[in-house]
Amino acid sequence: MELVNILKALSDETRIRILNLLMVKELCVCELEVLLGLNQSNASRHLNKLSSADILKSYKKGQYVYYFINSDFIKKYQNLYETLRQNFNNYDILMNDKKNLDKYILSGISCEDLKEGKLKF
Amino acid sequence: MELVNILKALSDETRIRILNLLMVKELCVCELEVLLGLNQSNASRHLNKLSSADILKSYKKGQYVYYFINSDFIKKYQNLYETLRQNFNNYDILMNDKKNLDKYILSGISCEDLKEGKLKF
DNA sequence: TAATCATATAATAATACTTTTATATGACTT
DNA sequence: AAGTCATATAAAAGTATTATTATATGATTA
Repeated sequence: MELVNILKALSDETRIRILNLLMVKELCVCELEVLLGLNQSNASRHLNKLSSADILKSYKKGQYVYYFINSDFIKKYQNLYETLRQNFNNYDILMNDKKNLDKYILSGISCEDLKEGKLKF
Repeated sequence: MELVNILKALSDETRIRILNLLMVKELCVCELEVLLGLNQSNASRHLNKLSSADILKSYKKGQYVYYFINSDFIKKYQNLYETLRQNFNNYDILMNDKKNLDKYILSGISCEDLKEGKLKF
């Protein structure tokens, strides 16, 4: 049942945190690593799980891989998507992740700088 | 994260099938066993999982335990609940389960009769 | 009271999922 | 071309989930 696959893919705090950030803006793996404090392998694996459920898509830009929310998913599961988005506001950790993302965006620094710890959270 | 617990509880086809039927009407364990073709232990375990996530509640009536959807859950996760309910219409297996439930309700037979196979699906 | 029935749960086995560490790949930099 | 970097994936270990079988409990019935 497709619905069950989607619910399964969403049933993990790390993946919810990823989705929460991607609702703001597409991000590459290494940005998510730093913003969420994940190691490289885990970040990649969780992104793969979300992609396998067709919740995310990705494209390559040089050596970076950018992940973003699949617009077909948003269309097909519009209500679920909006429901989740609203519910996300109830969790401090998600709000805080978003604050950090905003900080990163406003700083104007690059992905490489971020990785070198030029911004602290 | 409470949301993750709820999504986890919902990430299983059997539990979705249970929820689908309970959206129509409260049912006891043995009714669910027959209607969904579950063995006793599994039925009980899945119901326990949904109850632990506060999605279901139950009460005892004689030797039967009736499960029903927790109205607090419906209130708190109104959008999610409605979203799921709508989505359930997309799955033949869920529609079929409902048809069988209707047949059982209309037959007017009892829970005991059901278990003795007086209705076939 | 003994037997039966509905349900829950313990114990085990079987699967599935997650994390970690190490390695591979392909792109960019020098 | 050699080195470095971002990402993916393989392998192993750890953890969680599910199914199965057997047993326990508490209620009903004979």
